Amino acid sequence: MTLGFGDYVRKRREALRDRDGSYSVRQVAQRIGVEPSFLSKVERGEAPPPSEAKIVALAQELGEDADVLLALAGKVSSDLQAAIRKRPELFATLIRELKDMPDHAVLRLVREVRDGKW
Amino acid sequence: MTLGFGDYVRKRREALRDRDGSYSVRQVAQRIGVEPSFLSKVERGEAPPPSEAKIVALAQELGEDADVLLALAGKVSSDLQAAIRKRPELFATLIRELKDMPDHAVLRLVREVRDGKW
DNA sequence: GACAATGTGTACTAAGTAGTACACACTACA
DNA sequence: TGTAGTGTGTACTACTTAGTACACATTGTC
Repeated sequence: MTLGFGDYVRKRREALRDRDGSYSVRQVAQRIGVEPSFLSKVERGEAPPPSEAKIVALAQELGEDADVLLALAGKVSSDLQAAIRKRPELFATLIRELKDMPDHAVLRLVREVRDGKW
Repeated sequence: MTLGFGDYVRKRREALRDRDGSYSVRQVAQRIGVEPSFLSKVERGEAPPPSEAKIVALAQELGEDADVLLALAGKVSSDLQAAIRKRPELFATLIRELKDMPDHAVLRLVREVRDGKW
C-alpha cells in the first residue's frame, strides 16, 4: 500500500535534513507557520493533515508538487474546485469520461490541448 | 448577480409545487431526509447548504443536475474529487489548461473524447 | 557541565458543519 | 369550528477542523 500523508512528508523531510540541518521539525514548522508539536503529530499521523495553505507551503518547502501532496491529504486544490464550479456540467462530464482511461491517453489529451492542435 | 443556492432551490421547488402540492417544504424535506425547519432555513440562506448526500437527493427530487446544485452550494462532487486525487498531476494540468478556454472549445473536447476520435 | 537544539506528550480551544426537536401562528376546508 | 397541513422561530447538540501553548526528556557541543 502507498504511504500516507504523514509518512510521505517525514520521509521527504528527513532526506533533506541529511544534507541540510535546517530541515528539522522545528525549523520547517516555523517556516510553514505551525507549531513544531503539530507538525510532529501530523508526520506521525496522530493529527490529520493541515489546511490547504499549510500543505502548499510545505510542498514548496520540500520541493514537491503541491497537487500531489494535497491528494495524499485527501484534498483537491481550491483553484481546481473553483474552475469546476464555474462550469459544473462540462467539467463533470469530462472528468467522468476520463477517469477510467489509461494515463497515456489522458496525457496525450493534455498535450494536444496545450499544443492547440485540435 | 446569480441566485444563491437557497434562492435557486426555493424558486425551483415553488415552481413544482404550483403543479403538484406534494412539493411543500415539509414533504420535500421528509423525502430528502431532513427536518422541515432546516430546509426552510437553507432555502432562505439562514443555514448553509446541507451535505453532499442531501444535495444530491434534493437535485433528484427537483429534477436538477446534481453537479450544478453542488456548484451553487460551493462544493464539488466527491467522485470527481476522487478521480482527481488518483492522478493529481495529470488532472491538475488539464483543468488549469482548460479553465480559461471558452465553453465551446471545452465542449468540443468532451465530444471528441466521447466519440473516441482522437 | 552549561547551553542550545531536537522531537514529542498533554491539555486546551475557537470556529465551522450538519443538523434535530419542538413550538408557534396562519390558512384551507369539510 | 375543529383539524390537517403550511412555513418558520428558538434552542440546542455532537462532531470535525485546525490548530496553540507549554512542559518534558534527550542529544549534541564548547
